[in-house]
Amino acid sequence: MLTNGPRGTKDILPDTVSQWNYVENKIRGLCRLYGYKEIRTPMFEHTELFQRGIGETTDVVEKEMYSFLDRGGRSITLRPENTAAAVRSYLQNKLYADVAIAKLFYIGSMFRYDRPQAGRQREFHQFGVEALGGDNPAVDAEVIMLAVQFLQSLGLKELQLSLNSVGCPKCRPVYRKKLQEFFADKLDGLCSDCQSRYERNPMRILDCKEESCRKLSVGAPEITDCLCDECQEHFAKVQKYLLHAGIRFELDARLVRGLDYYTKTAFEIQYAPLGAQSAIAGGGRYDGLVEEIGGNSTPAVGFAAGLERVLLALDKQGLLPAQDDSVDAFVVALGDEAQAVAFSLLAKLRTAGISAGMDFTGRSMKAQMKQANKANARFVLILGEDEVKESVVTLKNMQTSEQQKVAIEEIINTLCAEVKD
RNA sequence: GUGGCUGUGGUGAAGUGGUUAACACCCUGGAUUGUGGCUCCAGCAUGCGUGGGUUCGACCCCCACCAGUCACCCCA
Repeated sequence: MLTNGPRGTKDILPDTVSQWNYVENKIRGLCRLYGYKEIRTPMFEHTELFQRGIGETTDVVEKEMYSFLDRGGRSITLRPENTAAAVRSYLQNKLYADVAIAKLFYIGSMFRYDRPQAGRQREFHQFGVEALGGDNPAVDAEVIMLAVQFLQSLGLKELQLSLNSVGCPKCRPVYRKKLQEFFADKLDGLCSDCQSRYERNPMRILDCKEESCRKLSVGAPEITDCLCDECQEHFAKVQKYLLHAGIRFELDARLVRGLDYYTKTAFEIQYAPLGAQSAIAGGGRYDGLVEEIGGNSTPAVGFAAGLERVLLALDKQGLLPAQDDSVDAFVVALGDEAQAVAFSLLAKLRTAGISAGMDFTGRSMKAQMKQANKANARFVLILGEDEVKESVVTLKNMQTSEQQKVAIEEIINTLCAEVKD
């Protein structure tokens, strides 16, 4: 149907835009505090960037990308996330030349061909942060703190921060092998999904919700027991920094991020009341990504938060600010002559910084008054034939219903004074 | 991609195989032809997601599709 937007998309209507602005303003303020600079990358990139960056075998790349050939025969993909694109931009624009650690943030639409449900859309919005060029665990901690403070500053409670380390190219293969050994004799009992995971990504078996798989995975080796010295030390320091900062977290050895590029630190923030789509933010370290995309080996950390989910959570908690949609003044005019005078008055009001409106449909005075009331006008300026003759305006205070006549050349000053207090 | 539930006007919704599709809100107009918020009155779906089918006849039955929703999956 012509009058239906594509599946999984949502219009953000005037009455909710203020909520988005509220959240986005919080984001910009917070990022300024932390020294992260906004970056805006294109909504689409070469398909290959995501294939290489996110990983060929991930669900996102395998079945969720909006890809198409453009008229020049290039394969283009609507960005399903922004990390790979931020890294591409970092390399293309040589942002590494400016500072030791490039600290970037973004807000924007992402696209994933998924089945829509509560908190999941095909076009959705993320706020994310990337710190490129720092291998210090303090950077991990800073990024996590930013994510936590973002949600807390909006007033959200009942947040749960889960933390894990997924190792690095040195220790992950060791762990992988151990896991496969552990599950080798249990394969028959695993669900079909997990049987294929056994070869491709055995760590995901730990994540399975199937009762039988959960039972079988009890006692499985944990990644944190297999970390190499470097990863171990890094992980310990991240925890230490968080503890020092008073950030509460839970270690979750089963936390596995969905995208291939993660190394070492992985974290996720959940807001349980959201139900099935309770992950509000997630991220971690991705030391291999920059090199994968063609740059020099560069350590990096980041996270992304789903703004629809943040809004959903805020709404659930009644934390969304009411929008102020009042107008300072509404001009009511009766008759053609008055209309003309009213219109020029309207212009003067606005020039003076007084928000003002009037009716353009030639309705009765009663109707115009109703309209003024609905528009939440603080004052109504009435211009009828009498007023025009006398060069005055009837000024009515809608709160108190008091009204007085004011000379037309005085009206701006009078209103300015009134509106200020 | 899989499964459950749902789909009536701008909104929330009632409804029965058979003439005019309740009710409420919103909106519009009116109640001494220059005054809002309260009250009263009136108007506001030739159509019941779309397309087929069953039937003498379907909004109510069947099928498909589309959409919404919840869950799986995955993730933000």
